[in-house]
Amino acid sequence: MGRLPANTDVFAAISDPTRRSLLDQLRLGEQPVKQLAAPFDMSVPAISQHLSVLCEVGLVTQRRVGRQRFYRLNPEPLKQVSDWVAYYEHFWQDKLASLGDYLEEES
Amino acid sequence: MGRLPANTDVFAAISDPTRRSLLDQLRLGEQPVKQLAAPFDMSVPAISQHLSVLCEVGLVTQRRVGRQRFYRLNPEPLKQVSDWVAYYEHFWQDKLASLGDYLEEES
DNA sequence: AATTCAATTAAGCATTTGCTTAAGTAACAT
DNA sequence: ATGTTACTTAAGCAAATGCTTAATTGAATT
Repeated sequence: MGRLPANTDVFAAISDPTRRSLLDQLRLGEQPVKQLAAPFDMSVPAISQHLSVLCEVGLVTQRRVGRQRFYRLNPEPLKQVSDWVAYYEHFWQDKLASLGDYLEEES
Repeated sequence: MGRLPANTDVFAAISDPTRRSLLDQLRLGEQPVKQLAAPFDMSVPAISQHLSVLCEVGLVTQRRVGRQRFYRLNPEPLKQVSDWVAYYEHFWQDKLASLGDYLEEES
């Protein structure tokens, strides 16, 4: 069970709130770094570093246009997270279901 | 966008593979620390520390029985992860869907 | 009462993380 | 050619993380 560096593990990649925010923003479409950095109270290099982490785990792809760098969302690696968390979903669904049953019985 | 310490953020809590493994194991039911620690090539205190992180984000609850400490899975906080990742699911679902369409057209 | 067992807490340490500022690279503008 | 814009890379640093071993707590056993 070796410790995986953050730039090779999706779970580690999305553990940072800034990185999640970047992904959220990228849902609106491909964007250059400056635009992605704008909402954050943080230096551009910091954002660039975050983007490169996302890049290394494949959550984002890069495309050069002139002197800009457009980043595009590639959500496939999140499937790993989705699959993992799916194993737990029936737990709270069951709990909701039995709450539902309870409420039905009471009414 | 302040940096959240790992023991208050679910995403940070599940970013560690050992911690995810512990949760996976706990799906089989409530277990004492010694049993939880057994599969890992790691000291018991290390596991205890991981469990206390899981405890602090509410992914796990504790119950004392004699000199043992039973830990039980509480997956509710994972809903936060599930909800977040859900926003991205349609991306790869769409991609699969259009692949499906493509395959149908080809056949 | 003394010892063993299950586990946590404390202290210490190496590594990683997330930032910063400064320096580099490459494309465009003058 | 020179400067400016967009971005990355490098260097450095404080704080957090994941471990270790040693010490502590508390319950059960003898």
